[in-house]
Amino acid sequence: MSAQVVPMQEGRTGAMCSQALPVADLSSLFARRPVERFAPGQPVFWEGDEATHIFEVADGMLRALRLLGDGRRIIVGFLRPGDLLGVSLKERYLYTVEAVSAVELRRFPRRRFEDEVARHSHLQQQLFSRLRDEMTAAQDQAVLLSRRSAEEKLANFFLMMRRNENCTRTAVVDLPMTRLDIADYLGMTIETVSRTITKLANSGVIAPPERRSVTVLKMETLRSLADGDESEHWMPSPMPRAQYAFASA
Amino acid sequence: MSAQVVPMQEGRTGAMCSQALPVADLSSLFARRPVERFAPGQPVFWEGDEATHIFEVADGMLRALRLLGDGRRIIVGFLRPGDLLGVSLKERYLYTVEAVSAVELRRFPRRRFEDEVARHSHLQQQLFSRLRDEMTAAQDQAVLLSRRSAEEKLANFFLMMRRNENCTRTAVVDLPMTRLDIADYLGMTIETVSRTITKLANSGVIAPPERRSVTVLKMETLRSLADGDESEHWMPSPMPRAQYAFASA
DNA sequence: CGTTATGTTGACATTAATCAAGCACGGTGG
DNA sequence: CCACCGTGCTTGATTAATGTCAACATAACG
Repeated sequence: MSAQVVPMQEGRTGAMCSQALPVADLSSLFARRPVERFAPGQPVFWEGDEATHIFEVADGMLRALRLLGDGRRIIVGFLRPGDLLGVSLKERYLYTVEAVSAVELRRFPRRRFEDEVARHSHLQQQLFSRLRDEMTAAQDQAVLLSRRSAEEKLANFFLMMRRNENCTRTAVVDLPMTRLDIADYLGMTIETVSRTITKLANSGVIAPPERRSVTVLKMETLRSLADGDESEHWMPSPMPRAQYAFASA
Repeated sequence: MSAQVVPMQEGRTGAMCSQALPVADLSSLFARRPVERFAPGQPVFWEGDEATHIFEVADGMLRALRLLGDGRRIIVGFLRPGDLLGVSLKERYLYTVEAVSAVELRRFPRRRFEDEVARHSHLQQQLFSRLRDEMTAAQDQAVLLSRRSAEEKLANFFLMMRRNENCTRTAVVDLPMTRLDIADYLGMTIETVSRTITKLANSGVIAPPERRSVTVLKMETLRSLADGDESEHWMPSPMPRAQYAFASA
């Protein structure tokens, strides 16, 4: 996910500042903004567009993608409610964003956003946190892409999508995106995606393929297929941290 | 590169603050710190270690990597002089960092670093910029990894390494890292890396393979092999930007 | 109810991984 | 100075995986 998986951190309108509003967190900046609706497939902005606004996803799912010269499409992330779009604060958007499902967004002018953030140090903290998470997500995608087998990639993808489910730790993983989206995210073809899903179904790890979701039957098997996974399991870090002295000075 | 390609922005000790030093930019925080030397292969810190320090690379090259459960190694970036290590400001380092060549670093305590940055808004700006660049780099790697052929990956890798050369726009690209490092960065095997280099040499795009560098003979051919490339060429963005109205509200 | 999107499946081609030697450079010690 | 050894790199033969091309099935849409 190029998306920040950070959930909403809703409301909590705490301190109140002068002419500024009661901006408790980044989300509250968007709270009063009108909702804009986007139909599936509809673009929100394009890579290279002047970055005039920051968006917050209120509902639905979007894809962030980059197009290569020869027409290939690379999906660099999926965005979910609570995520911010265009947060990287460059002059131009880094990628194109399109609605996957029906989407509701709120937008905020980038300049004002920057001003607000500069004014309030707690917002700055939150923005750092977002950027940091977005960065981690981008790196996680890189790790995912360098996994060898199609099976491994898909197993990881399912776990990833499940993790984002709003707390619901059910076995049913929502997949609002098409197979082509999945393929372009994992760096493979639709055929291989399809075949691999069938294979996982045949081996009983998941239920027979549905169009827009996957039901995991053997979670542990799926986890072991996802295999050499690392992230998120690392809460304690019981590293040896031994003799390897830091070098001279 | 998980590295920020941002060059040094050296010295420039401008304004002077009270008990704080004349902190003109992030780099100047490190200026008075002693240099620490690391031999090739030596680790600086491990993924999961408590992030006690931020480092600035003064000289040499390092690799940032993550290890998967089954022992596979994924290099998420190479770091060069001027880059910062551990800038993501999490409680724990996100990846292991090891010296590739002989390296000189300066370290700065993370807490103090955060304090300094929080105190000076221009430092904050710079830190945002760094994070942003690091994020872009992580995304670029994802794009690189999802490229189909080995040839395409390597062509891009060479161009990438060349871009980082300190202004020297020569045809000789420095490669301080081993083939294994390259393989683990591009998500392929050493054999394929080796074979592909040989192939590029046979077709006259590069000179016969040297151990620690590549001489590009036909830059334009290399560029076309790198193909669907996007980033860095996009200065103007002459997008049509037409009828696609943003949706209702 | 036909038409288009999307998804599945099959046969085949191509690429890169794997297994296995062999080569070349750099360092060490005789 | 040279023989020796180890590491890193190259090359070859073979295999396994995924991409490609093509047909078909199914769901979605007007």
